[in-house]
Amino acid sequence: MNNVKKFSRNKQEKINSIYSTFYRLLNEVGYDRITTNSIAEVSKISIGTIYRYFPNGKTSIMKGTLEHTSNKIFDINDFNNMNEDNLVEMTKYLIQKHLTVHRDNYQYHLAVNQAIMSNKELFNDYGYNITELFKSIAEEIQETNSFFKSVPQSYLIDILVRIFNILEAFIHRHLFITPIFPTDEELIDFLSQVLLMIIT
Amino acid sequence: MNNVKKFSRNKQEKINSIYSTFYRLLNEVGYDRITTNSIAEVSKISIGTIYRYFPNGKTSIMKGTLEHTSNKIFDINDFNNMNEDNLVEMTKYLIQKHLTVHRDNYQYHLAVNQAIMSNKELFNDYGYNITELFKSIAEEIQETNSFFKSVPQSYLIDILVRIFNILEAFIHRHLFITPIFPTDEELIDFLSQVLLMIIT
Amino acid sequence: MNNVKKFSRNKQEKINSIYSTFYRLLNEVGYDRITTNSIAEVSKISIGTIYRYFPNGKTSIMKGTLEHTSNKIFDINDFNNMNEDNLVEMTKYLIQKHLTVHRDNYQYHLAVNQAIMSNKELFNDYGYNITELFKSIAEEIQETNSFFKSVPQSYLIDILVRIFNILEAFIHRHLFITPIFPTDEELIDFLSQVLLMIIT
Amino acid sequence: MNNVKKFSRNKQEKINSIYSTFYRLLNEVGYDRITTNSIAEVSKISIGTIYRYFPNGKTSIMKGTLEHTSNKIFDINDFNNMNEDNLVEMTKYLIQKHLTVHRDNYQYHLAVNQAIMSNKELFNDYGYNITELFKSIAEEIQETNSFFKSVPQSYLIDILVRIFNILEAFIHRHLFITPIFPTDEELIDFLSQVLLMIIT
DNA sequence: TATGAATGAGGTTTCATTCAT
DNA sequence: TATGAATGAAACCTCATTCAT
Repeated sequence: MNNVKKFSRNKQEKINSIYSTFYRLLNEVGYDRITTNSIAEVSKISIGTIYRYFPNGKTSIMKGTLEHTSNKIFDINDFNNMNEDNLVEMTKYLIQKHLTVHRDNYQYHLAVNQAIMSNKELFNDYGYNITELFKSIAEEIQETNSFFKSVPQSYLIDILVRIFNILEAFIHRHLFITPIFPTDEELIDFLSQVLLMIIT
Repeated sequence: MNNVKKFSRNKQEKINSIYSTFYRLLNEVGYDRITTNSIAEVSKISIGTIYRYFPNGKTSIMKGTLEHTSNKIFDINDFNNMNEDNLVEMTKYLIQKHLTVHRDNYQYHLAVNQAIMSNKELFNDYGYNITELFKSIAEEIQETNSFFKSVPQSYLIDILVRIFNILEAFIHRHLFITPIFPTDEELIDFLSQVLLMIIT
Repeated sequence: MNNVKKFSRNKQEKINSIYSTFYRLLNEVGYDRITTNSIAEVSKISIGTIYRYFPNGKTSIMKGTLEHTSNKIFDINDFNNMNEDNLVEMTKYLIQKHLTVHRDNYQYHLAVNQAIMSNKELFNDYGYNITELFKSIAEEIQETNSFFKSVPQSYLIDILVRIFNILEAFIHRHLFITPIFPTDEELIDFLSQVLLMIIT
Repeated sequence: MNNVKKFSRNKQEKINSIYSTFYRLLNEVGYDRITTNSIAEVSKISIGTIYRYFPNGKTSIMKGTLEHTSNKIFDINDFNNMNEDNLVEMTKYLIQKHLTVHRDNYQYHLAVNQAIMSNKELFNDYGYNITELFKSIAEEIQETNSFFKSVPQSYLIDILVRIFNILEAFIHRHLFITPIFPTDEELIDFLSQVLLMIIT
C-alpha cells in the first residue's frame, strides 16, 4: 500500500540530505574544498547514491541547489505592503535585508558566484532561473498588491530582474571582493538612489 | 658582465617570462585549467625554478600578476583632458573602455575575480593594491589637470576608488554572471548616471 | 490460466527479453560497454530479476546467448542441395554467407570471441557446444541428402566442425584483427581451396 | 658530464621496468585483470611516473609493448637457410616454432588479441606495425639469402605478411578458442600444405 | 642556481551486487 | 517473485610539490 510512498520518501530524504549536507559544507569549508567524497562521508550516503541522483557530482548538486534555493532570496511578502508612499523605506528595507541575507550565508552566496564563474552550464542556466523566479513573483504580487497592477507584467519582470541584478552586483563586490562604502548606511543610501532611478 | 649581474638579469627575465606565460594561459584556457606544470612547459622554465621564485606556485603567480598588471586597467591619459564641460562624454568613454578591456581580456578579469574569491590572501591584498594604484593616479592627475586641483587628494582618491569599484561591480556581473542590460548603450547610459551621482 | 503456467510464461518472456536486449546492445555498443544495469534499463526488467535468472550477471547472459544463438550461424538448408558437382560453388557460397553474417553482426561475433577469451567457463563450454550443434546437423543432413550418407557420422561431424573452425579462424582475424586479403574474392578463393583440401 | 646519461638511464630503466612488469602481469593474471595501479604496485613505480610515460595508462603500455615485442615473433635467422630443397621442412619448422612461442607466452599472445579487439587505436596500428616489421625482414633476407632475390620486394613482403596472418589466425583459434586438430602433427601438416599453397 | 624526474595523496566516476520492500 | 534504491570497492587520472642531480 505504501511501498511507493516509502520508496519515494526515502529517495526524497536522500536527495534532501545531500542538499543540506552540501549547503552545510558550503558554509563550513567553501565551494572549492567540497569534494563528492566529503559530501558522501558527512551525509552518510554512499557515493553511488549521490551519483545516481546527481550524475555530474558536485556540479549537479550545485545546479540543483541553485534551482532549489534561489527562491529564498526574494520574498513575496516584501512586496505586499509596498506602495507609492513607502517606496523609499521599502527599498532601503529590501537592500538591508539583501545585505543581511548575504552576510548570514556568506559562503553560500560566494559559492554561487564561484560556481557560475567556473562552469558554463551553470552560467547558462543562471539567467534563465532568475527570470523564471521573477515571473512567478511578478504574477503573484500583481494579484495581491494593486500598486503593481498598473504596469505590464513583462515590464514589471524586467524591472524586478534588473533590481535584483544591481543589488547582487554591488553587494557581491562589496562583500566578496572589496568594500565599496565604509558603512552599511552609505551603501544603502547610495543603492536606494540607484534603484529609484531604475524604477522611476 | 660580472656574474652577479648576469644571473640577476636572468632571474628577472625568468620571472617576466613566467608572468607573461601565465597571462597568456589565463586568456587561453582560464584560471582553473592552468597548472603549475603547464606554465613550466609553455614558458620553457623548469618547475623547480618556478617554485624557487613563486613558493606557492599558481597562487603566488596570480598574486604577483595582480600587483603587476592592475595598473593596465586605468590610464592616466584618460583623466588628462577631463573637465566640467566634457564630464558626461568622458565618463561614457571611460565606461565604454572599461567594457572593451574586460571583453578583450575576458578570461583574465574572470580569473582575477575567481582568485580573489577563493583565496583569503589575495582578497586582503586586493583592496590595498587598488588604493595604492589610485593614490599614484590621483597625485599625477592633480599635477597635470587643474580640474582635479580643487578637491583634497584623499577625497579624490576615495572617489576614484569608488568609481572603479562600481564599474567593476556592474561589468563583472554583466559579463561573468548574467547580462544586466540588453545593450551596451543602455548599460553605459545607466552607469554614467550612477557615476555622475557619485561625483556630484 | 492457472498461476504456475502464467508465471512460467512470464518467466520465459522475461528471459527472452533479456537475451534480445543483450543481443541488441552487443551490436549497438559492444560487449565491453554493456553493463548489467544497462540491460535492465533497456529491457525494462529490474536488476533483481536479471540476477534471479542469471546469477552471474553479464557472464551468465553471454553464456546463455552462446548456447541459444550458435545455431543461427550454420543453416541445414545450406547442405541440402550439396553434391559432388556443385561442391566448389556451394563451398564458395558458404564462405560468402559466413563473411556476410559476420559483417552484419560484427559486434556480436566480436563479443563472442572476447567473452570466450576472457572467461574460462565460456572457453570450456564453447567447444562442446559446437560439437553438439554439428552432431544434430550431421544427423539431419545424412537423412535428407544422400551425398553425405556414404561417410560415417563421426567423420562427418569432425569434418563439419573443422570446416567451421577454419572459416571462423580466418574470418575472425580478417575482420577483427587485420585484413588478410585485399578483396573478398581473393579471400573466398583461397578459403575454398583450403576447405576442399580438408574435404577430399 | 654524465647528468644527461644518468637521467636518461633512470628514465629508460623506469620505462623498461614498466614494460617488464606489464609483461609479467600479462602472463600472471591476464590483460583484463591488469590495472594501472597494479602495475605501479608491482613495479614499485609511482602511478604518476607511469602516466608520465604512458599518458593513456594500460592502453599506452599495451601499444608500446606491441611495437616493442612484435619483432620477437619472427626471426630473420629462420629464413637464412631456407631454399627450394628444404622448403617443406623449413615451413614445418616455422609452424612448430610459432606454436611453441605461443604456448610459452600464452597469456601474452592472448592479451594482444584481446587488446586489439577492444581498442580501435591498437586495431588500427596493428596492421601497420606488421607490415613495417616484414618490410625490414624482407630487406634483410633478400640481402643475405639468394633464394629470395628473384622475387620483387613488395611481393615478398605481401607473402610474408600473409603467411604470418594465416599462422596467427589458425594458431590463435586453436589455442585461445577451441582446438582445430587433435594433435600438433596434424595441425602442422595441414598448415604446411596451406602455406605452400600460398607460396607457390 | 637550475633542472625535470618522481612522487602519491586525493579527486572523480563506474558498476556488480545486495537487500529492504 | 519482482523491484530498484542503495552500496562501496575499485578503477581511473591529475597535479602540487619534492628532491636528487
